[in-house]
Amino acid sequence: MTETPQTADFIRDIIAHDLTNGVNDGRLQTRFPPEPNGYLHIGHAKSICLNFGVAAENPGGKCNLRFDDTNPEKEDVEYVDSIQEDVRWLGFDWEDRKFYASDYFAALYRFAESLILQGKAYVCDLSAAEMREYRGTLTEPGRASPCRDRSVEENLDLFRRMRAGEFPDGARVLRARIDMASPNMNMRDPALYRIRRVEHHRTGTEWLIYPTYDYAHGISDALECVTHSLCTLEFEDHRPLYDWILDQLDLPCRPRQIEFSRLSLEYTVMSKRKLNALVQSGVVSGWDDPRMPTISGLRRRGYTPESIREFCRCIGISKSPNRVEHALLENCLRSDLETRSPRTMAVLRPLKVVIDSLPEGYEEVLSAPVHPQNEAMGKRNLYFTRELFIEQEDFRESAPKQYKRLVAGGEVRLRNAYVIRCREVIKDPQSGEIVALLCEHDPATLNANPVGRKVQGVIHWVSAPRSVAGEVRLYAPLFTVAEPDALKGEIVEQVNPDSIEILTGCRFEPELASDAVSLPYQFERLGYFHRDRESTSGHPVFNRAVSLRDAWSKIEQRL
RNA sequence: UGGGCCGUCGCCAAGCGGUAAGGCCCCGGAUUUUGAUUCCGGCAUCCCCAGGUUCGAAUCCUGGCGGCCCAGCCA
Repeated sequence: MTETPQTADFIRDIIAHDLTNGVNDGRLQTRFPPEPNGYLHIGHAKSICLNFGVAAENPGGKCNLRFDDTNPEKEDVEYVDSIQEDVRWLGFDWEDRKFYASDYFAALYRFAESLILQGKAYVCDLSAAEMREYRGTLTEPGRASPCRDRSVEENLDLFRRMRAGEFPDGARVLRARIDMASPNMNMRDPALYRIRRVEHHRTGTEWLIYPTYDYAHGISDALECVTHSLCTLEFEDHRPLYDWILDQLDLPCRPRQIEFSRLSLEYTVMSKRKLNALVQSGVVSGWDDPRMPTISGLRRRGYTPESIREFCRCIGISKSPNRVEHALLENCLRSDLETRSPRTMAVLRPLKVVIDSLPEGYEEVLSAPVHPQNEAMGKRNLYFTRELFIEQEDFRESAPKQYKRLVAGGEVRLRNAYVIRCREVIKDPQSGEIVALLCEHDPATLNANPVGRKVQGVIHWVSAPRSVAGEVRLYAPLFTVAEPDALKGEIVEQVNPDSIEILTGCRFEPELASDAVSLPYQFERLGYFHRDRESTSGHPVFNRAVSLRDAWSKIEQRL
């Protein structure tokens, strides 16, 4: 797909302005700073596309990957691995600039001592509950901790002993000494370091104290000489603290934090806490369940990196609250796949058709384009045999005139093959269920229109003996309401029970048994389907990434 | 309620004092061996509301209204 250049947004405007004015010596350095405590989702893709995108658009621009691993309790290498895989898969490259906040633990510690020496930080003995009490409320100022005026010497001694492991977890914290009466809660002497006897996935047991996000983030940015530190709106209130910390310290660079609104998507949730709950409870099969808004879920579903990048381009960057329609995401996938996805035919719910104008064992090899608008993609063979399968919903004994498919006594075109006429409907004498259709074909209609009449319907089909059986998984949104975040109660109990439908006994063209096409196929007239990782050559399994646009369903609803 | 932020078509989103871009959705119509694609055409006299400034305002000012975020030793 040809990628449309990104249009301007307020962040790109600021960056362009800074660049032309020589701010930060005209350098552009961004960073994507995930916490390795979960898998990346489409909201992260927005941030990745922004940070890596803006760096790529400007000569000399660079974007670092930095793991914000300051809270070992929740973090794990499983996540650092998956994050790298996902960023790479999306098409971005951090080259040799992979960093960890934990790379800076020693430096962070020294800066903390520097803050203490300046009288800008103190060790506080208040418990978490007491601290909350002392903090005040939105409308009342907080009160000073009894430890607020400790001497520099005592603070330094205590802080060193915190590091040395002399105090139990949670016994004391290091706090910034700012303003307990600030209307901004973040400025009421925020915690900088806490004691946690937890093994860190990278530093092991070396550290017993860990820096908080507020303390570590700005310094990490400065140490990497980040120029523009882009984050989401909920950090807006933290910016004064971000700036305060940088102002107190002697750092090589001065980054600037700019906030934009996070993505929310209809019919899904984006918080890692909720996604984690879905995974842990088993209502989804894992982080890569095709219903999940995770990068790995979208990938397994059949979304392409190109389509996700295009989606991120379309939604733009702003500060307004938003909830993007699912249709936009689907449109991005469809328009990517429309031009380059190989075509094939698959029958999801087979109905047997016997062409009794043909002799037993008849087989004719027909040729069909892999892509009707792109000859360069080549041809494939179709096997026209006496027994075929068509889609159950493509036949009706009687139907309104708008119905263009096969009806009893009527004609329809088999795609890439002949026009057939249904002569007789065979039913199970017991249940009355239709078991087969007896049809005749018109030999003059291969690559030619019938003479003297118009046949307007075209349906897909597959040879009975020359097709392979397999499974298809159809998906619907994980939640039935557009805004599941507003739902009360356990998120796990709100999941749409019909969000997955497994169809067995589907029939595919023979090549689908086992080939290694990486792009999803278009199952003609049905949608785009991607081979699942559970698929085997004996048992192909396909996920429907997205259906084709369906005008008929709208017409039918109006009837 | 203190502070921060946001409010332009059903959904995103341009616009930065000169008379409402674009995409998605939706609705017509043409082409079509995918009811797909493609192609044409339609879709905000109006920018949360009310005043004001100005020859002229979505853009500036004032006052309202509505929404989101913050009281973790999470990020």
